[in-house]
Amino acid sequence: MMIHSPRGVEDILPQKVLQYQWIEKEASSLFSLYGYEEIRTPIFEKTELFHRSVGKETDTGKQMYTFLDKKGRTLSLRPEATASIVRAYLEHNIFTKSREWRVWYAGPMFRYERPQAARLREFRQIGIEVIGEGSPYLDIEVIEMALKFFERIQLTKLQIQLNSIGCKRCRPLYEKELRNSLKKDLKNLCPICQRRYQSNILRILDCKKEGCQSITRKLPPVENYLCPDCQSHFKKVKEGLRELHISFTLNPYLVRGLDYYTQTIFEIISPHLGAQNTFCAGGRYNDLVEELGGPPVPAIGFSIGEERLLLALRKEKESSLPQISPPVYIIIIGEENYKWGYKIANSLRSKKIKTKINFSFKSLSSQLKEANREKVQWVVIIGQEEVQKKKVIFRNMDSGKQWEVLWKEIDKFSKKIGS
RNA sequence: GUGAGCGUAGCUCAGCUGGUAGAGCGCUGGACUGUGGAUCCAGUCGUCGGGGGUUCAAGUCCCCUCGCUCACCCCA
Repeated sequence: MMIHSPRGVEDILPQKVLQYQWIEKEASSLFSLYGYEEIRTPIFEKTELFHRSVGKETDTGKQMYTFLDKKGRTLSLRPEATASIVRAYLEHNIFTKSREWRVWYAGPMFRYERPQAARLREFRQIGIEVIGEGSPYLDIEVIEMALKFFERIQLTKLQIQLNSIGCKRCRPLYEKELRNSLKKDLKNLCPICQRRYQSNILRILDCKKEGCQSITRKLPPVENYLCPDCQSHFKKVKEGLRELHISFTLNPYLVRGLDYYTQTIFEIISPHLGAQNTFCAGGRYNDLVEELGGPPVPAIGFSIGEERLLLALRKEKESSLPQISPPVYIIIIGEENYKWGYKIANSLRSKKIKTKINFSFKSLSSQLKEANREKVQWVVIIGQEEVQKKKVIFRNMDSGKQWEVLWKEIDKFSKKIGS
């Protein structure tokens, strides 16, 4: 029986590797313009770290790949990067060296979930975190930077959903209000929401079921319950975005899944993605650093699902994604001439021209067929006659035109190929 | 974790109410022995996802299992 890759994980074949490299490179160059440096944290951490950050009872907490190492330590593959980055921030005492820390990352994350469209067990995220600054103007800059990134890679169809879920002072008041208002309608909510009423009451707000929505739409929005600080923070964020002509949708029912969020939260969604339409999400987490044993400093971040982003990009404009460029293809007729092919290949490579030799020594016809199948543009033909006359044939596969080129003039001719 | 749909050739799929597998594309070769893509000809193509059961007979019916896909839950 053939061994298959495990469920929910997949190979990224060369054509797609190129696409991942491209978006990561674009992210790197843009984020560095905003003062972010790259950080690389471990793929696994002590399970406890995620329990304390993501929340033990959230599904993300339950969906971790957790295992024991040989010494019996409980470790988990990271389900997201924020916890690791805060851990690193504290472990290296960054707060004693600088007031604000800006980092970006890209890499694989793992969650044990049932795979579906745009959702895998191993998936990649690109993200940023800023620790140490609580200004609403930073929130604006962070959102603006995310949009600039999507603009750079030419993703145009997207929508920003924005909300504020308050802080540890005002959110409990709102949750209490929800609990009171929903009490009488509890039996009319779907079974899942009845469970949420106990576990995570905010999540009832973004239930997709009609029945639940007709009840929740009558509830007062969070905004009414924000404390003065959170209210003024949110107001500045909204005004700042408008000043930058960034259009966003205020969504009072937007709630994030991870426990640690406070104040500003946002999601960016794409119409191309089906049920899993959020490809970028983030927000403030002003209490997390302190909860993980550090000083009470605010923070903000977002992350982008690379698979989802690429999926949306492919739907939108496949042609704007980078393609593998075909090599110049060297066909040698007759095994005895192989060393001349080798010599010519290396002289092209020294000019930075990608070159591949066909070592099959099959008939010219079948080697041309192979070249055609690989969609190459230029073929070099070397046979007995060429070796004797110290020349080669360059054949353009699109036009069918051929040039006889002397060996000493190959460098000159190679400029034609480069263009 | 829940639900639905689907697993037949390398790929896309056909195979009616059971009678021991087919098409197109691809691939290889030839027509064209040093010139690819078009056309024609020939050839290659299968443990019918796996296991068990019913039956004289199972790709087809039943059960189990694995996998894929989508949705729910949740999330990037």
